[in-house]
Amino acid sequence: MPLGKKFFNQPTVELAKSLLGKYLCLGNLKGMIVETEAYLYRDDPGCHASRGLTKRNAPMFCPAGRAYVYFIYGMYHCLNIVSGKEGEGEAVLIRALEPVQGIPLMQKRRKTKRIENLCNGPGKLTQAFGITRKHNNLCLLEENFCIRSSRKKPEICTSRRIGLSAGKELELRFFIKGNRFVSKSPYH
DNA sequence: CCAACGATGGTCT
DNA sequence: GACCATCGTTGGC
Repeated sequence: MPLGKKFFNQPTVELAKSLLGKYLCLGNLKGMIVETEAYLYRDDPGCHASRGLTKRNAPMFCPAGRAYVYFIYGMYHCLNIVSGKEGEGEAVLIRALEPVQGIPLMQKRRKTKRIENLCNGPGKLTQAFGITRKHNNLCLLEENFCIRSSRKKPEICTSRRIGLSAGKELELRFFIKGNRFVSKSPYH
């Protein structure tokens, strides 16, 4: 069973932590979420919604549980899960997954056999899963595109977020301690 | 190992 | 015209 509305309606930072250890499922592909970042509507200049509604960030202002997919650096996509109250503009960036199911397809798309290099970054996991603009604004409550629960209770580490110029001092990145599929970074 | 850099195009001012 | 929630390659040690 996909996780439902109640799960996504947690406050954004709690949701970002709760997502760790859960599964992202798209068609036959499955990965365990091992790294996330929270983007908040108050006092967070790093958040795409911080300067108000635009064409790009419109999905962020929708009810929690949607996908917000944006195109970055001319070649990559990033997957977020919209969170917070409708109209606020908060989201959780999915930064890394541990591949679980559908690994051959991920290897083909990523052009590498190395499991650790399939989903250990926001641009890599969207490539491995074939996530593009087409998935923008889709609800994550469907059988073929959803979050599924697990029994895991991971130990969570916190750090600054990666790759920002504004809001870089905020400690809003969360990852599973010691997991080898977390993206490479100076804080790992 | 690692730091530096270029690719590449959509979005916003 | 500047910026960008990235990544793979290159060339140093």
